[in-house]
Amino acid sequence: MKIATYNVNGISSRLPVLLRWLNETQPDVACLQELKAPQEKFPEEALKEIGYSAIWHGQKSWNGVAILTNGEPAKERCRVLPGDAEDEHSRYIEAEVNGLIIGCLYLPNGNPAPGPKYDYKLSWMDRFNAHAAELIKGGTPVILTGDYNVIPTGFDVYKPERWTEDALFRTETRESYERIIAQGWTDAIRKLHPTEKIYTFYDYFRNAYGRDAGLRIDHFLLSPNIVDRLKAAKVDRHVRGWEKSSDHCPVWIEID
DNA sequence: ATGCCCTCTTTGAGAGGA
Repeated sequence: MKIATYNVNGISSRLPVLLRWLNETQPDVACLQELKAPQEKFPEEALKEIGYSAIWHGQKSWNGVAILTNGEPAKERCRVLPGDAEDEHSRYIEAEVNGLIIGCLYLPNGNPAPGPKYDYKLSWMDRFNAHAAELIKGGTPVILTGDYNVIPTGFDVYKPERWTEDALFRTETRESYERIIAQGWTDAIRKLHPTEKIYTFYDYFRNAYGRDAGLRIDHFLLSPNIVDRLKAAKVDRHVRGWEKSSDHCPVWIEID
């Protein structure tokens, strides 16, 4: 089973690229982030025409997440991250697919840091940590994937010294991410490619893609009981070079 | 240090992204 994640940066503007990528790579499941569209503007029919069902949680202007499946719709478990009834951002949707729990997340950016946006990021991460711990306890195999907006190590960014004060790379951000990992989660890309330079995001500025000046911020975390089934983990880097591309690359894994 | 580019929106210039 092939499971992908793709921060589309606006599903309306991205629809041609999204359809081309789905047709060419045929993931069984695709988790999308940054729909930037209200619930009723989601292109359900266009996706259905190429064989994909969807569950999604839209929001006007910002955020928005979806889980696409090739065939039957995913069985939704929740569409908000538990832990804060006041939080209105559409940043998390979770479903059961083929006996797996799949969580699709768009973790807050958090810049500028420090400040209220950074505080929101850290509190969101605390809630995410708590939810991840519950999922591991539940015993069902889990995949948590999406745009984490976290650069895990200096090896995951083209020039780490430029990013030390950025919300994606600050010490507190990395420490919070490390606390999730310490629960027993496995970073699928690094498990299979421990020493390879791999990026999933390239800024639109300064020809970042052409210079390979990227960040690795889109991740797959696997619960302990599914790690042995991991067969492949890759970035569709070339998609970033397409006309009208998102600033993120699709990333995918293959599970037995 | 800042803008760069791209997306969204009360279609303007501003906010947000990372």
